[in-house]
Amino acid sequence: MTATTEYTPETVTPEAENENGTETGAVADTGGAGAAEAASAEALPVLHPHVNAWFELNARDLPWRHPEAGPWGVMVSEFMLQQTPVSRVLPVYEQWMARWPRPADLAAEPSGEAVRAWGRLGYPRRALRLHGAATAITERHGGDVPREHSQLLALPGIGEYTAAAVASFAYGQRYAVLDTNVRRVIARAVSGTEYPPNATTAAERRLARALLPEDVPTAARWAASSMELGALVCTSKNPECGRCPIVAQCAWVRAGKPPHQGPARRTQTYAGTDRQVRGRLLAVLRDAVTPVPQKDLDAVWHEPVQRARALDGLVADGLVEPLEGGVYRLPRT
DNA sequence: CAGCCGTGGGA
DNA sequence: TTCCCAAGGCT
Repeated sequence: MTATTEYTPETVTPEAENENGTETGAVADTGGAGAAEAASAEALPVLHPHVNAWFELNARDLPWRHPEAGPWGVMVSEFMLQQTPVSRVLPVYEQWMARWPRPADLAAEPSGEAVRAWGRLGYPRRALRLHGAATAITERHGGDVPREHSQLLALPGIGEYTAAAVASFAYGQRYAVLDTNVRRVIARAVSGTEYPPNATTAAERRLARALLPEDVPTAARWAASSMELGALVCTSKNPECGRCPIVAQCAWVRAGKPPHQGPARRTQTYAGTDRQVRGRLLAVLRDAVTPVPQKDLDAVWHEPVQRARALDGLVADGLVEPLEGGVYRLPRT
């Protein structure tokens, strides 16, 4: 099947009481320096026609891009995809949506069930936040994922990126969606560097806004297509520039692909950290049907101080509920 | 704002 | 085997 028709943003109100064409994007203008911004925006390459055309032919057929996924499906996928590869999200997403097809379905269950269903996706606090977001949506938004960027941003687990992504992917609005893929594409194609800065900068936000096509549907398509380009072609390690639709305009290629200079990105150690201990503890609790005795948790890590600290942390985060008598379980709240 | 928060697959 | 990293958010 062609990918073309699969990425049609759901339009809850097709007539769209005019979604306010003046929306500028998720990125707040930091104010000032208007002249400098205008000047820098003039020389920008026009990338979206090429990338959007490439997307028509190369977009992956992902379930959250199907119309039936709806805003809730888009939102669930965005939570799961935070720092997690598509291949690992797919099966969990399918089970999740089958079990909780609407936000209210998830909100009706204890948060611990969300943590359990999250499985081994990692960063289980995301499951807690998704449950919290579903609860807020049920209580404050009548059970429908809000379409306003500001209202999305107010939900737990939704930051600048996810708010823009849901607004754009689910509702077809015009927002700069600045994830790690898009940041890399912009860094190379426009800035001529191999990698973007470690932390998102005001300059990047400015660039992303300037690259956003005026036409709303085209802008929504660009948000998805530029992200897909970064995920499939303009990858971090071995970019396939021979397949890139904008190789002719790429500043980094033009400069001879200079290697990244400057401080290396922080390598996150894992072995021996609290995170690893937390992961082991939670794995035991996820797989348990009944409350788990302390001794079963003690078995996962040799060092008692770190073990206790990790468990305390899980309790503090609301991922684990301590009961009387030194037994633990996933939260029932 | 730098550090923390999981996991498993590929190079 | 070791290293890198994959659609961030929160404090």
